[in-house]
This record gives sequence, structure tokens and C-alpha cells, in this order.
Amino acid sequence: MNKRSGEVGKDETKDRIMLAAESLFAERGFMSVSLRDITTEASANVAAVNYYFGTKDALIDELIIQGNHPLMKARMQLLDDAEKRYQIGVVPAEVILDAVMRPMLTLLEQQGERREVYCKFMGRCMTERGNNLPVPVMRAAQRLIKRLSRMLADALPDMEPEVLAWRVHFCFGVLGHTLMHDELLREVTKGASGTPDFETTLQRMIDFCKGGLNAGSSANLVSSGSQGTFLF
Amino acid sequence: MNKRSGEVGKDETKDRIMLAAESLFAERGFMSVSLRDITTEASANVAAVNYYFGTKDALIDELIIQGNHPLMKARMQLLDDAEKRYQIGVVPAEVILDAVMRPMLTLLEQQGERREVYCKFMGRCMTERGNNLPVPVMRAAQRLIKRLSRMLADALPDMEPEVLAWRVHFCFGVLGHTLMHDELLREVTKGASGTPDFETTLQRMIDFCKGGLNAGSSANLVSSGSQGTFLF
DNA sequence: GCACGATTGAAGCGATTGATTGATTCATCT
DNA sequence: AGATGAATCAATCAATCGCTTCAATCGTGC
Repeated sequence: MNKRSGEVGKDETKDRIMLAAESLFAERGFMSVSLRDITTEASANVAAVNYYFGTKDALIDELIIQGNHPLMKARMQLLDDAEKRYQIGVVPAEVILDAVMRPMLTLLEQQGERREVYCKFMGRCMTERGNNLPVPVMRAAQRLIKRLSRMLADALPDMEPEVLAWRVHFCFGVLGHTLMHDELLREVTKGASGTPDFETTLQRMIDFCKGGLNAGSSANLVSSGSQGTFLF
Repeated sequence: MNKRSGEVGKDETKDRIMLAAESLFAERGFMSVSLRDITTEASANVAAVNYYFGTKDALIDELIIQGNHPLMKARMQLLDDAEKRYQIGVVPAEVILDAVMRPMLTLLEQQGERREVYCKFMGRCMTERGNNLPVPVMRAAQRLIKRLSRMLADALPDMEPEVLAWRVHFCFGVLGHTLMHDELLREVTKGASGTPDFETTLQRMIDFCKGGLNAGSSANLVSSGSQGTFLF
């Protein structure tokens, strides 16, 4: 045994550190939480972080990977199912969008009391580490986006691929912002946003994104004649 | 004169600090940039920050206020214009949305070479400081949201106020995410997103949000019977 | 030319950071 | 019982943080 007690520990130090770290990172961001904050919360020694993870960044990466992997896997699975189901035709855009958004909802249900933590942590990944994500996460994101773009291009043949890419991007923006800032909305609207549960919120999010994906594309009123003249 | 040179200085230390700080904060976030990073970039002394602003947080607040004020002012002005224009009827939702989004575009044009910095800095305000914004900024946001909700409720009388509040929230999510992560999109799509200028991007953003605002609202398939049972 | 107030600079404050050390504890195995 | 190796601890490292101090510097008005 490489553990002090012969039991399969749910109270292991490593797990306690990861749970504490996830909560604190979700609440205050990656940079604002020190190793001492984490180990104090986890009732562990500062050295334990280095012992189990090497560095703070490695701990963060492991948390991000652990959080993203089941999400990506579930999305891919749903896309598989959709393609199988619509084998003779084209997978509708709404079904594709659902496959991307729904797993966040499903995974949420499995989180129990930690669902709020999970939400904010995933939001942190998107907003604070949107660039510079761990390599496997980045690669998984690329695979998803690539597949997504291909399927949506079939579903919406009249839409320019470039416009489509941006609209997918917007959908992820809605997702990240919603995961992070629910309490901001509550404060700024002074209650007009109600107090919906996460499932209701995510359903509203999906509705909104569906409308956005299928939106008409207006002529560019402002810079139709100056495309590409700035910065790029 | 309270300045050493009688000139109106574009090279004043205070301005150099603010410019350098805005750029660095935009690029690396508020927490990751030290006063020494700022003063080195600005060719100034560390004490100058304390001399002109008091603390690092005060500097950040001043930058946020300075960045947000003209934006809010322009939005309110456009809403005024719209209400005047549609005095006999109701201001359409699209016009309202335009009034909120368009000033970001207009202000961008005034930023010249610093437009990219301005974009990212505003994005940082939304994503890293979404809560805990300076009091005047928070109040301005509340005024805007309140007015927005009222006008949109008139424009979309069939939509539940709560759903409307969330859809407005989603719009700001799209805005913030777009301002922050354009290069992420470019990397993850490997070029499929093209290299549009900011004006084109913002126009696409507005189109998307219009579609989202006007989207149909599907029945809640998942938790229609469990509203309010979790966390809230 | 001299004093004054505004501004700048070098140096350092105490506190905190991520990371490391070497000793120690303890279950396990021979 | 003794040896082994995983796990934990207190203590400390150098580096960096925001912030302060105090003297030097500068233009300006007297």
C-alpha cells in the first residue's frame, strides 16, 4: 500500500487539496488564491501541493483538464448520437447546439452541492485562461470546434463559414459569461432576473443561442468599404 | 502652474502611467501586473503611482471609470435619440440593442492604434471585475439596465420580464467575450474565422444578439418541475 | 537670487508569494 | 525487530509584492 491507512480514502490529502483549490479558484480567480489559502482550507501543509502536483500551475492545469475532459467527451458522444440519428439527412443546427450546451447541464446535475463551484470554475477557465489553456484541453477544443463547424456548415449551407465561426464563438461567450456572472445579474437588475435554478438558466441560454445562430445577417452598415484596413 | 513645463503635456508622467497601465492590464489582467511593471513600461518611478493615484486599486478604478464613462454616456444619448424618434410608437428592440452595442464601435474608431488595448481592457472590466466594479460604474450600469429593461419590455410585451433580463445579460456576455478572445478564436479555428476588422466583428455580434433577443422560448424540458429547489 | 510647492528618484519597509529543505511519522513488508 | 518508502511537518529560501520615506530636483513667483 502506498497509503498510510489501508482504506480507499475519500479524505486523502490530494483530493482535499483539489477540492479546496477548485472552490477557491472558482470564487476568487487563479491569481488571487495563494498556495497557503488552498492548504489552509484543505487542512494540509504547503509542501503537499508541491509533493503531489509539482507547482501551482501544474495543480491548476490538472484541475482544468479534470474539469474539461468529461465535458468534451459528453459533447462528442452527443454529436456521435446525432449523426447516427440523422444518418439519412443533415443534423439540424439546433440539435448540434444542444449537443454542445446540454452536457454542461448534465454534468451540473452530477455535481450535487458543488454545482455552483463547478460552474464558476469552468467560467474561470474560459475567461481567465481562454488563451494559454493546457495543451490537451486546447486540442480537445480544436477538435470540437472543427467538428462543430463542419456539421453546422452542412446544417446552414447558406451561411458564410466565417460568419458561422463567429456565431459559434458568440455561443461560447454566452456560456462563459453566464457561468461566471449570475450574481452580477441579480445585483444589477435588483431582482428582476428572478432566482431561476441552473437548469432553467441553461435552457434560456440555449434558446438565446439558437436564435442567434439562425439570425439574419444584416448588411454591414458601418465599414462595408473598409474591411481589412485596420490592424489585420 | 502645477506642471513643470508650461505646456499641456501629452508626455506627462500621470498620462504615461495610465497608458502603460491600461495596456498591461488589458494584456495580462489586473492581478498579474505589478506597479513595477507599469512604472518600468511608463519610464516612471514606483512612487509616482502612489503620488498620483494613492494605491494600485485607485489607479485601476480611475482607468475603469475613464473607460466606461464615455461608453455609458453615448449609450444613454442614443437611447434618448431613439425615444425622441419613436415618440408616437414604441422603440423597436433592434434599435434599443443597437443603442447599447453601437457606441462600443464608435468609441473604438476614436481609439486609433489603441483600439485593441481598449477592447481588451473593457473586456477585463467585465470578466475580471464584473462584480466589485467602482461605485459610479456600477450605478451607471444599473441605470442603463433599468432603462433597457423598461424599453425592451415595451418593445417585446409578450416576453416574460425575467426571460428578458437574462437575454440582455447574454448580450453583454457576447460583448465581453468577443472583446477579450478574438485571438483565441483565430487560434482554435485555425483561420476559419478570417481576419475581420473590429467593425465587422461588432456588426456580426449585433446580428447575433438580435436573433437571440427575438428567439422563441422553448418549454423547459429538464427541470420544469424542480424550479427553485436548488441553491436559491 | 531665493524660497516655495510640485514632482521625481533611490532605497527600503514589512508582508506575502511559490518553492524547497531535511527531519519525522507511520503503515507495511521481510 | 528492523528496514523501507510514502506522506507530512515546521522552517526557511529567494523573489516579489504594494507602499512609504526622505532627500534631491525642477520650474515658478516673489
